[in-house]
Amino acid sequence: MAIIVDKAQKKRDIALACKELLIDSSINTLTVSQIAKTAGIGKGTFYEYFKNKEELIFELVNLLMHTHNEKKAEKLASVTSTREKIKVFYEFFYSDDASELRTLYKEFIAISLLAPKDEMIAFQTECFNFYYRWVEKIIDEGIDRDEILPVAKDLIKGMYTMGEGMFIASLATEGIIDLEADINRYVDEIFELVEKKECAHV
Amino acid sequence: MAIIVDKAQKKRDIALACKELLIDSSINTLTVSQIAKTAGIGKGTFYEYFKNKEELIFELVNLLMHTHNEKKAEKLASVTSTREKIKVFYEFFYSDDASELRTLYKEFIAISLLAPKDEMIAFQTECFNFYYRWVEKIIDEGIDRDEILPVAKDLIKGMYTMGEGMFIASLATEGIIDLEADINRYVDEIFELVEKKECAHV
DNA sequence: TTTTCATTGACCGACAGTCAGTCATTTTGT
DNA sequence: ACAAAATGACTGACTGTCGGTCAATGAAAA
Repeated sequence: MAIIVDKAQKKRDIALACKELLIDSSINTLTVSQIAKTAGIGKGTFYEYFKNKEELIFELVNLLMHTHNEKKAEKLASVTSTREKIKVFYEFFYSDDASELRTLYKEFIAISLLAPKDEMIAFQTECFNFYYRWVEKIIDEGIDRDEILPVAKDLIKGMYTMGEGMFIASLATEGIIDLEADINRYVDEIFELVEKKECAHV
Repeated sequence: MAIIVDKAQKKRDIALACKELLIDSSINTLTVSQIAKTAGIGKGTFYEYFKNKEELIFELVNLLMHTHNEKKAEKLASVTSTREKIKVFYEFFYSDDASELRTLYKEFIAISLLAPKDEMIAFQTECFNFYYRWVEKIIDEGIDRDEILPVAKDLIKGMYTMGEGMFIASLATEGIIDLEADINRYVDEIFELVEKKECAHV
């Protein structure tokens, strides 16, 4: 027959080859020719593997997120209190480890808002559910261990989305200077309220 | 001499003339020719008033937000409890009244993330601070009136950004079906924790 | 007072430049 | 010999610019 390439693998390779380029400059200032050249392929070839530029971000975020999740799971296992676990969870938004993924994720969100494609919405939904369930599990375990009050369950969705909201705000405004501090202050305050302890209220 | 037009006013007029068009289709699917035709001006004229398409969204969001804020202030005055005031505050994210502004605001966020311009960041920062202080004032008054616990102050930033986060999540994922319900559940739960009352904890 | 005309800002669309995406052709490995 | 894979020239569409036109105005001339 002829050459058979592993399409999925090559797609990953192309995406990875462009990683630095995509991190360094915004997708809408890059041209497909530039991208193809960086990946060492012809422009036409690029279109054999990707529908458009945007799909490249999609692929890369997808790829890096898997690695990120593995690291997160490890780190999460090394921490015991529910409060600390939740904090580890939010590290994505400020840790140096995740800065590359974060940069790309930002672009991905913007693209998803501007030109929502079914695949992207599906992926974002998958991520949302995945992380949401993760937080839910952490909270449930905290409740089971009598560490925190059951009411914490109703706060999960709000707490979870707070992270994304603060992240966006820190990018699009100058209202959030120290994301890490702001997130942690919030988490600490919430846990002061939901952790079981002698009643300190009036 | 010659005709002197009120540049700022004409800019507003052009923006307003394109309102429906911009609400109906995403900015990146529209062409400047289309926009100019809709506003009843030549393409060249468009560029006399706007640097590019994106600035049109900026102008329109700016415009509609002022109206929105006035309505919000009115509505806020008609409500007494701190909890209700905060809820009114979040209505922007789901009320029918604000749906047009919301649609444009979404585009505006996406543009801000994708190609941040100083003016846009400045505007977003202004908005952030304006609304943040508003919420802060509501909370402070609640504390002064002994309605809620002082710890609520440390929750403000997180609470505030939660709104934006949940809004984005509702747009980019299918994880948030009923934004109104989810926001209100969160607010209710937070207020159960911070409102002064007989201690219900263990 | 009326007419003429120079000046200027507003307006415009043709045009140049750029780029996304296509496709006919060539290359490659079996 | 063959078919998948790779390619870059090409095309159509779009953005932003620029040179030119037009209409309003006031001042000078009649």
